[in-house]
Amino acid sequence: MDVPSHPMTAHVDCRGVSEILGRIGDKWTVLVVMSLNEQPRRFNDIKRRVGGISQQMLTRTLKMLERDGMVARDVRDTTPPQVEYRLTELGRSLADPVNQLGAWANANLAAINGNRTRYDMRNADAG
Amino acid sequence: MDVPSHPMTAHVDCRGVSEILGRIGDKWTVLVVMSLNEQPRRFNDIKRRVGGISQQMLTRTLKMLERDGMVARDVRDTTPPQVEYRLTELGRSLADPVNQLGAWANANLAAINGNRTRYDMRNADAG
DNA sequence: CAGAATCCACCAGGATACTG
DNA sequence: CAGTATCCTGGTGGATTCTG
Repeated sequence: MDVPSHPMTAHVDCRGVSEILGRIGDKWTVLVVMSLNEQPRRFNDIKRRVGGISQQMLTRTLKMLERDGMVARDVRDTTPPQVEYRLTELGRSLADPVNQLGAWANANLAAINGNRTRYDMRNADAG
Repeated sequence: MDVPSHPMTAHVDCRGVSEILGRIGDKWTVLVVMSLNEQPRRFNDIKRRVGGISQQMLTRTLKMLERDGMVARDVRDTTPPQVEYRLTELGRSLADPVNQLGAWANANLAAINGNRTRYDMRNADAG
């Protein structure tokens, strides 16, 4: 069971964090998960909710989530076809730590942005 | 300060998660933070602890963290120079949600990998 | 509606060489 | 030791076209 060459394998939870960020740390995955966490949705419904995502990326993201067993795909064979996506138990369980991160973000993003601005102002003229 | 064009701005914590993943969701940031969460460390000490990171990326990562106010840089002007990095209060506070994510990862990565394998096997021949 | 396929741009990130 | 500067590649992700 070799994790290809991920760093800090000595520290177990470090590897875990690194692994999981490699999976959900992309631009859209958590947004899709969070939209599905509210309720099952169909393709274009998700696309509308997660504004700005291309159809290509939504397809890819859903496929990866399905592959990981985070999302289930229910097809109703009508015309036009209706495909509904829903979180599995695994997918729902991810929402908890993600929301923790969201809470931290909302509590600290303003401070971080302030830090950035000050840092940039200091290094603008002073170098 | 305009957040360039991040999706789902209507849902506050969604934007927060997206924002924060844009900052810490890269390949090295959390690993550096976690290594500094144990104790303050110097440049090459971090580099050794976070195996596999290039010196270039460590430089960048530390600079971004310093810019965000997550890491403080203490320079002792000796020869050779000694530079120690430590987490700020903000940086330490990030460790909590990150560890939550790590716990989730360690609890579920095996299942996810299993799901992947099964998914790939199903779609290998069956298409 | 729910995708598949293709093309393309950008940039994260690695490698290397150089510096004070 | 603690960086900086430069070059380069692979992959992420956007846009567009086509299909059942």
